[in-house]
Amino acid sequence: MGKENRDLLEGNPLILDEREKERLYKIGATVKYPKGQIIFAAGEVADRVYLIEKGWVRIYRLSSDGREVTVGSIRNPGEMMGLAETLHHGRRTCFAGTISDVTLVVVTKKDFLDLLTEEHYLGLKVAKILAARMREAEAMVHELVCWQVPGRLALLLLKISERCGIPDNGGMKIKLRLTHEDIAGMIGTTRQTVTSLLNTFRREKSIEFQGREIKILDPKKLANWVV
Amino acid sequence: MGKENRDLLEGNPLILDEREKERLYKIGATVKYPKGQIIFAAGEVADRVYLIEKGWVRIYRLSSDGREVTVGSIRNPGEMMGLAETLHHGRRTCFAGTISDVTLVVVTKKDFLDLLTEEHYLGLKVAKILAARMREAEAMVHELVCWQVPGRLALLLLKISERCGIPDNGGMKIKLRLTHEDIAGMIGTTRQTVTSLLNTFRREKSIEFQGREIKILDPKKLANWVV
DNA sequence: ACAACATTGTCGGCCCCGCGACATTTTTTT
DNA sequence: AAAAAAATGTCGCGGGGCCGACAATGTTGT
Repeated sequence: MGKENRDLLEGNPLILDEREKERLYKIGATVKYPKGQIIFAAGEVADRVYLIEKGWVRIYRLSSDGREVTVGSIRNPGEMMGLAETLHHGRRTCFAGTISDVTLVVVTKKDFLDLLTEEHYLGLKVAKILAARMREAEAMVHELVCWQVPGRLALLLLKISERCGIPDNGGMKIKLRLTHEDIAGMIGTTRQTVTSLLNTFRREKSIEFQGREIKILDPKKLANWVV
Repeated sequence: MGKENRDLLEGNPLILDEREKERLYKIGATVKYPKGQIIFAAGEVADRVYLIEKGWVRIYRLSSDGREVTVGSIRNPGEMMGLAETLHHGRRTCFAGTISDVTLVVVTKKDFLDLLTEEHYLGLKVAKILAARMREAEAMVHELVCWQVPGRLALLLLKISERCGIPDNGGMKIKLRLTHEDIAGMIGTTRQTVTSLLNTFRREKSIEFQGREIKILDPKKLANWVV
């Protein structure tokens, strides 16, 4: 919690501050999506960017055999999305889908570029956001190449709980109701393997299930899997 | 060749144009590195950015067991490097090493940020560069997750030849003298597997060895491995 | 409340590919 | 030119985890 606040106050580059959000509110439109909805799809023209006000969004691609592969991380409230493709070429290469009810501020490409031109420091901010995500993506590549499935799963749980877990007596609860299939798509494995590994983690009491939510009980024990 | 020129002329977002380079020449220092040198290392303070004038640079991380994992792609002449970490936090998370003799323009962080403030449109350019690389990194994640080793290797060869191959009667020649170990680190596999697969590709005549350089003879046949 | 569907749990076979081992060839060093 | 080091070629073993199958449980729609 301490950490969360620090990040927010000291300019976590992934999250916009109030002043920055203010600018987007003014030129954007607020839209709500229910859980399980697609916000944009691969192939569409990338003519708008989004600020997530509430809820979580998953960025994924479709593989040739129809699996959904989460290539970016999950995007949290306060983060922007659709940046890279809107700045770059014309079309989306990935999908964005809601994994909870979501409230978004939608800004058209034109308005957004105008804003960048006008408010110079925002251009740098956007560059910083993308820079931070670059590192994340590179770290992801590194993990996929170097680690086995158990390590990747353990790390995913740790990362998610750090990002959007909430303290809950003696543990961090992950309120996202991800299916095992979702998780498999994030770490490059199969649903069955996720099921079985989660149960292994549960048996050694590093995590606990509460309904479909996962609670991290013992981050250190979990981190031992990350070899 | 046609494509290369198009990209250069029509603003390939990865490569700076002459005007942009001009600005960097003015405020930077030109430095030469021989092949096999480390330009920066993980842990160092990220207080400068680089423009590659000549030669190729590999961006990689070290895994816990000492393997070098190429997480970014290989950086070509005309591209910048060291951007993400310099913009973001203080320290490098990866290494940059030359894979040929290289000439660089080195610009300090301060001078670079000043330039961004001064020349507004460059901020957007940097954002676009990072945006393009984001997509590349995401594509990489997608490939690692979805494809088998043969597909990843075939795709790597195709991508490299597109980027820095030169036509050579009836094929594209890749002038980078990469070892099989280097290649293994780029696609997340082992040296032995690379050796054996390259020979498979050679036997089916989709590639050919010339010394340690590889020539792509039949891109289509190669692309068949990408399932 | 019941059906229809989605998600989770579990097992076994199988195969890709990581890994060690070693020979051979190429490159670098002195 | 000889010696040392690096890179390549090849083989076989073994295991991690993919895949199909099916049962059990949970969730959604009407």
